[in-house]
Amino acid sequence: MVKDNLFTSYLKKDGLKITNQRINILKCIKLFKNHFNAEDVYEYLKKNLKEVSRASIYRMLPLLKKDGIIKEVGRDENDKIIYECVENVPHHDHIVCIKCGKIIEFKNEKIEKLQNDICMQYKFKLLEHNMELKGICKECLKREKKNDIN
Amino acid sequence: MVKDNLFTSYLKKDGLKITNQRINILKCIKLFKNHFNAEDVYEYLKKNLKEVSRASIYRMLPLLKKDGIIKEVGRDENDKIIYECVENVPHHDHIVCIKCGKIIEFKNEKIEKLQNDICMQYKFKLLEHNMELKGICKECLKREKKNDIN
DNA sequence: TCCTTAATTGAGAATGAGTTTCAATTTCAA
DNA sequence: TTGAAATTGAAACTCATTCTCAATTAAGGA
Ligand SMILES: [Mn+2]
Ligand SMILES: [Mn+2]
Ligand SMILES: [Zn+2]
Ligand SMILES: [Zn+2]
Repeated sequence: MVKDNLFTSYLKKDGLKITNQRINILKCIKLFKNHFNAEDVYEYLKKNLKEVSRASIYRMLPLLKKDGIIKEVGRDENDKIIYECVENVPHHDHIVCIKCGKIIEFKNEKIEKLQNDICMQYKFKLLEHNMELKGICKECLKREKKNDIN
Repeated sequence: MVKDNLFTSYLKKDGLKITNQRINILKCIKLFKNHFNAEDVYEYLKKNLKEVSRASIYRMLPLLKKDGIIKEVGRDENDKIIYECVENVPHHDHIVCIKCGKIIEFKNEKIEKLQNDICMQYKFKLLEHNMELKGICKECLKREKKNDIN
């Protein structure tokens, strides 16, 4: 029923059946430039493409993660899992504001190099890493100062 | 009712009242050498000290985190928040083997310095960080090679 | 194209970690 | 000792995620 296209290769690779739901979820995720959660996918599909059940979305996201198409970034303030599409996106790490949830992306080659060096010392084969710097962003610091005029 | 002791300073620092429940939770956490979750605290207290309600434990852990006595390490397989006591424990990061689960602790001052530099650039107030290097440990690599004699 | 079958879907129920409520209890400063 | 204010705990609640299962659908072979 569904024609082969750019997206089906991910599904076939895992021996998954090509369904409209899965294609729509894949399309949706590729459109997100920023971080997203399961509900974001649900809302986007509801508004813009055919509706897909939450169950199918929650089933699909771990599969996409296993295939390296998306990556778990952390949790938002409502404890929802935050994902990001990492296909064709260069690796980067995150600075996260604990006040407003804002995420700054950065990459530092020196740190990446040091990480490799450390693992070499332990004869450890480094496959991936997560680095999250948590604190308070510029804007929230400014707001805090204003409110501190008690 | 409760005599001042080693533990009360944490509570007083935050203007919290010194209750037996809080003292018991503090005592318990200091006994854990490894990672723990809220349920571990509940079970330990139930068996070894006076029982404390889950509500009080769930209320206490974020306070202890805010005071830098414990640290959120991640989530376990049941999605429970994993903590570790970081008082009198020098900061370190983790190398985690995805095969056997082994954890190597390390600290690299150069990386710590670079992390600070990066946050300064963004005028971001760095409060804490998590860095986890994931891959395969020396021993597991050795075992894999042996088994690869197919 | 038509069948067969196993995978997939989705509505709704269930799960479970963590939070909140509120009456009873406790702390602690005065 | 007293009393205002904080704390406690049982139970209800929240809500992200998972599960159930009957109905639907993909896909390969006839
Ligand atoms: Mn990112
Ligand atoms: Mn550690
Ligand atoms: Zn912020
Ligand atoms: Zn290992």
